[in-house]
Amino acid sequence: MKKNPVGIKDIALHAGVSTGPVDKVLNNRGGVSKKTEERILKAIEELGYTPNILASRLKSAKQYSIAALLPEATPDIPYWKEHERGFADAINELKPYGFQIEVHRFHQNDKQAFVTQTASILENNYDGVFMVPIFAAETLKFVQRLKRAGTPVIFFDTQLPELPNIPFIGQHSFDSGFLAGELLHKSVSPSSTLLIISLTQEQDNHLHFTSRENGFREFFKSKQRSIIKYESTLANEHIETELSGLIAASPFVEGIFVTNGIHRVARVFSPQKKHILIGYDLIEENVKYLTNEVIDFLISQQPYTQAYAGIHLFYDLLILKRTINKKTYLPIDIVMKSNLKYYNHIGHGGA
Amino acid sequence: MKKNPVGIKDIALHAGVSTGPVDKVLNNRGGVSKKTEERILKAIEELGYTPNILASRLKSAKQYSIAALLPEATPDIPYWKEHERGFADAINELKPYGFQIEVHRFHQNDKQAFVTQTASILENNYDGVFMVPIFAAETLKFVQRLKRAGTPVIFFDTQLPELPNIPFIGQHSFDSGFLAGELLHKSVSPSSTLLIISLTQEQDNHLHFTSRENGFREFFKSKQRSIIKYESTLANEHIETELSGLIAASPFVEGIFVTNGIHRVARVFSPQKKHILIGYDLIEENVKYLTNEVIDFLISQQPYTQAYAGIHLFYDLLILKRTINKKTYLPIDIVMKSNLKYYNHIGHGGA
DNA sequence: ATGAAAGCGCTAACAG
DNA sequence: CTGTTAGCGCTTTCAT
Repeated sequence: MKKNPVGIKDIALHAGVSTGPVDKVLNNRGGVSKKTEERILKAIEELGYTPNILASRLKSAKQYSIAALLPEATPDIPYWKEHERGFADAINELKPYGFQIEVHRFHQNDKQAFVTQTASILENNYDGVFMVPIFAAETLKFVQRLKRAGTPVIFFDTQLPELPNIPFIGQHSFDSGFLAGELLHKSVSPSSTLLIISLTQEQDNHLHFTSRENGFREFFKSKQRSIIKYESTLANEHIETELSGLIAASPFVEGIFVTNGIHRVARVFSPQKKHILIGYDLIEENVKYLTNEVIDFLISQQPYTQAYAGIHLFYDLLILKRTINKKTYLPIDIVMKSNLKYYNHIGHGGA
Repeated sequence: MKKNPVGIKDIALHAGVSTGPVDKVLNNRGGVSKKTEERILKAIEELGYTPNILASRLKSAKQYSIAALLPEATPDIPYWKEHERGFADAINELKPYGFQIEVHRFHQNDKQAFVTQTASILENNYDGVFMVPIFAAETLKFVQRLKRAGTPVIFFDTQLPELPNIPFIGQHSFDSGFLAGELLHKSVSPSSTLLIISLTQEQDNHLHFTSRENGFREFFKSKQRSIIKYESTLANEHIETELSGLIAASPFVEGIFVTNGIHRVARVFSPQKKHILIGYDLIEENVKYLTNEVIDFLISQQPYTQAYAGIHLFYDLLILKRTINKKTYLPIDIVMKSNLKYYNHIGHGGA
């Protein structure tokens, strides 16, 4: 009682050839005449062959090395630290299949560093590239070269409108903003005012924040609400003063949606909390304010899961030879003080 | 460049024996003299052997069959349908490792059927049992017999206080109630009253519901709130009348926490919605009311993930020979109309 | 372009 | 009780 009754030998027999050419056909290695290739293909079809990946890997012991390209984690942006654990866990889980990952980092503001890293990746001929497409033009060029080399690419965290057909894994920003809208709507009194705050820094990913805000506004399209928007690229002291003034002048504001950098907002509101605050990401400082009850809700972009699931996508692609779905949107989880422990520093799902 | 440099042959060589006894020692098959066993163990230690599960499976092609024991899905309790997909997906993903699952169902109220199923499972000598321990005494007996037979058991969905050492996968009921408390607290005005509703049926799992309620109440321990509790085991017409009366008499109630069967409550409130409703499970009827905006929040017990992660636990246990963690509590996700699509009929996490 | 054959690391049957 | 050995299904080298 064999597990997989029809093997490479069976189809070789059926096609009247030996296993050599069959393997070549199965793996597109070339060097097989048209005629025999056809016969082999037909035999595969007729006998319903499914490869045994165990045997395949046992013999070949090939290592799949994939390159990850993402921003450096800085004190400002510790968010990018979280992916590392997702990579490690996935690699470890897939250990028998010989995955390796090499992480290439660049400073989020440093276009040149990004280019340097892409060049280095190109040189090393990886089996796959898993990247955050921060710089549009440079990414375009990079992806083009990778395509020529036949190297598959998956984007994560951030999408690139210019390249809509590259598979993506991450959060649906618009939907997350819409959800924040619903949540805030339910948390404040009906006639109160809402405040949107966007504190962006130099090279921040504006597409994300804009989508979030658009989603948020979309939710209120059919509702009665006053909405104030405050945005700034300035340093903390300025913001503190301005925000304090704004709040003093806006007594009806009950809820605040922060599309980015909520810890800087929380700092201002920390002394006396009177508003419902919702923002993004389970970075340490945010978590502190969530625990303090200064922040009420956090939406996680699930960096761990992005990384973990990304590697699994490469498994699907490279080992199982599946074509992968274009877009993988992770669930938009609402994290509060009470369920924080289930999300913080923990991979998602039990698997 | 071999993947795993030290193999069974190396340690055989090192121990001055052949691979036969080594294999026996590695798999506790017995029939090895104390002396050689020691030498082998020492060699394993010294060389740092890690087994190659690919080669192992390639040769043995052993099928692992695990029995699932859970209630029947009925029109009343469609919840139990969801697990099936989780089983299927996990089995499929683990295909190379030869997992099979046989699902045994019993009616939630039918203790005799439960016993019959346990007997049938005992006869068939499965490699593992994945069960919902609904009937305490009968489960106790069953688990005892399984232990004698050396068959590992994992509980899911429901824990059994009498058997605290059996691994468990599911939701932390108390915490979920606590979370519901925080959510409701944030959604209603400070001085409003809260209503807890518990509509239990004959053989429902009261432990669950009690824990949820306890968690909910715990949240309000240090808060100022009036709380009303309504419970009933009666049929719908009675409930409708009683609830309507109760609500009419309680104008300060703004939030309602339903520990079980929220669709029956939603039905009553459907004509005119004035309260914030929070309850459990993404079953079809609940989802309908969530979409309608009659229900505001649903907490999912993640039946899909329970099943999926459960099978993976057996993989850890049987294939990787890991000892598994005692308790696996799934994240407590808050589902609203806006993020429903990320949870409904979809497994959790991207993996 | 094709066939034959030697293993990958482990299991299990069998001989000693 | 221990050693030998024939494969599991596939990849890959080497002749042909």
